[in-house]
Amino acid sequence: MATIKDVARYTGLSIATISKYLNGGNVLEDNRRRIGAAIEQLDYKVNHAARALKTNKTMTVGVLLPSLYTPFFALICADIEQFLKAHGYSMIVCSYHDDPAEEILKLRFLQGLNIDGIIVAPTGVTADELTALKTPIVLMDRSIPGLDSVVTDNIAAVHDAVEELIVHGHRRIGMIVGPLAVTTAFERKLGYERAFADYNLTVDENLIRVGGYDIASGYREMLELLNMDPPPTAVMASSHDITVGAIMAAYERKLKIPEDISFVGYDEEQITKVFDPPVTTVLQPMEEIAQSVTELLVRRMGGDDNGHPQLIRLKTTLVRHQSIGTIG
Amino acid sequence: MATIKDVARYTGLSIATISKYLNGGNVLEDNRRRIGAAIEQLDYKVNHAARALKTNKTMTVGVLLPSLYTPFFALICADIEQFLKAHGYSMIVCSYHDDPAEEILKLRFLQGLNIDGIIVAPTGVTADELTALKTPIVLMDRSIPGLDSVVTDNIAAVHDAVEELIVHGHRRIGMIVGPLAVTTAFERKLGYERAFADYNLTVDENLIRVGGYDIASGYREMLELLNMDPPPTAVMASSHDITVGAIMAAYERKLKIPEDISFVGYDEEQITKVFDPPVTTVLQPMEEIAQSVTELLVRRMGGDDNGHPQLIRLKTTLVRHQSIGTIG
DNA sequence: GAACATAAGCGAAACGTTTCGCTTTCGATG
DNA sequence: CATCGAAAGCGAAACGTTTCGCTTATGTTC
Repeated sequence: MATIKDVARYTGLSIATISKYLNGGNVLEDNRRRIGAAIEQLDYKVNHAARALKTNKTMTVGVLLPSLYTPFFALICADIEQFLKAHGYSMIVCSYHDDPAEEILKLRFLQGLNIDGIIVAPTGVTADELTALKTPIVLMDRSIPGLDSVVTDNIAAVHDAVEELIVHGHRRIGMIVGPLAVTTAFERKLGYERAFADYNLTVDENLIRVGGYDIASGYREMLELLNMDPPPTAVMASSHDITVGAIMAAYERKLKIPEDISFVGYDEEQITKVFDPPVTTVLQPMEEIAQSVTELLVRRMGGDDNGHPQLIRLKTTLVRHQSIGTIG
Repeated sequence: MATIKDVARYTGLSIATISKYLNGGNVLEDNRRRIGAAIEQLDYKVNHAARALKTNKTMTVGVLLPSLYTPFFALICADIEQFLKAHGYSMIVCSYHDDPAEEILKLRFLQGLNIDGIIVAPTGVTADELTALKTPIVLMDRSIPGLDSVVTDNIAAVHDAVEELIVHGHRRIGMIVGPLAVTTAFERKLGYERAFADYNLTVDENLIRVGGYDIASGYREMLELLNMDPPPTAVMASSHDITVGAIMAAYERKLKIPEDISFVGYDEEQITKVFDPPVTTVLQPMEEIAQSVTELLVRRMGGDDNGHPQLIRLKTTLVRHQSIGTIG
């Protein structure tokens, strides 16, 4: 493998000049060409380890997700990779398999890798544990007070979706949420309750079904809702997988949307686009989340730390289709 | 940040001894304890860049996927991470967004990162382009002659599933496959045809629907099949997303499985488990794929290259449930 | 108790960069 | 033509490890 020394020898220039060239310094046009040719000729590639050793920067960030098997995170992960690459960073991905015990272990593992920063969607880790890592960290999707976070406005998201159902005359509105210990699920439940409060309606707690964030939960809880007497006239699902499971349950019961039941999904572009008519859905701005997280982290890694943790709350979109029927 | 030098000073031992300790060499029990304590005390962490510079190994492998948004790859990716970690390797994940033009660029990018090896699920890249990278590479899911690959036996997988349908009396069997340019899709189509040939049945080409590997394709092609006159009595889907789309189409048409139509899915544990009755499914051994790929690559990175590229073909499982009805 | 084998520890060089402070080159200016 | 300043280039040290070849300590054996 050719080194900078070989390029220097080949061009007759010094190592320092080659380094200058590599890092965008001033080099005579003539030499610039010769260095370029030499690099081409020798197939020289920068040795990142040596550079990292000198600069004390690995140009790598760790991304820790609850699960790679969740479409929301998988997609966001792909976006983050793009944005990081644009800033010259590589990305090491880990998942903690929705296990808080593994979460902190993986964080320590990442930190031990001498990476420059961490992006994490936390579940059980505390602010103290995170600051103890002494590494720039930006939280994603879920916030912890005192730390940089990028989240979506879950309360407003669900509030607006439920409001949409209310103004269409619905009063018995089923809601399927994830585990309340996760802040996103808790906030989404809150959004539901706020919408009801805004319209002076009382919440029937039986209509709020708490389960996991997975397809099976969506399916199961949807069936529970449909088994009620009377069943809800509309149902709001609060995650991608819950949406998929709930729709499957509805179809299995041979219920037509929106004729037999109204429905609002979450984070589901692909599948619902396929339906005729498509399903009204809350859409989180995944690319924007990825971008915000990346830019914020890049700033922090660049040393821009004013001591004020930033909380970026992004707006969701309610994509209206024809899955909401009108009552009364 | 404490260095090995600090640990040496703290313990009164030499740098060389600390290094020996770190790499598992022989050190007096007493010193071993003192070094451990010093490391703890000083919060010493190995500097991977320095180590990589000396050893010429980054202990990192690149994983390049067609897409992170495909459950099959996302799941396998999570497994690979586990296995690599067990061998002391980290993983850098990239996706080429199903774009062959980006594929080779990402490969070069990965190689430029001085990683020790690459795992890739290729689409358009050639054997020459890959060997030109001069980096140990193992292919996953899709094989290229002359290169190490780990794939599943797609032909047998579909053959056996279709055979199952045939012995249940089905003759008009719909088949939804992905883009035939991808070897997996091509092989799955072949498996279908072989099953028919084995039973001296002629294939109705109209029943083989070629589309994308995505949910929308599954949905669309399923509707096409259902619109035929007469429609097939059974349908075989050949990927996870195709399965999801096809089932949605069936439910939308209010068809009950298996009473109205028999169905075999692919790679779908989660969703089909949710149904009552669950759907018969071809299951690829994802964890085993991840393990084989990792072990093979680790061997190659360890220098075990006998010049004979290895093709590992893993068996799929047909998970039988009650989604197949009997005809006649 | 001498001789020896083995275990444990050590010093120093080397890995491929970046960067500091210095020297050389060269054209412009008075 | 002498002087000057900016631009370009250079030499060498340093980053934190691993490892080679060596010395010293520790038992063991006759």
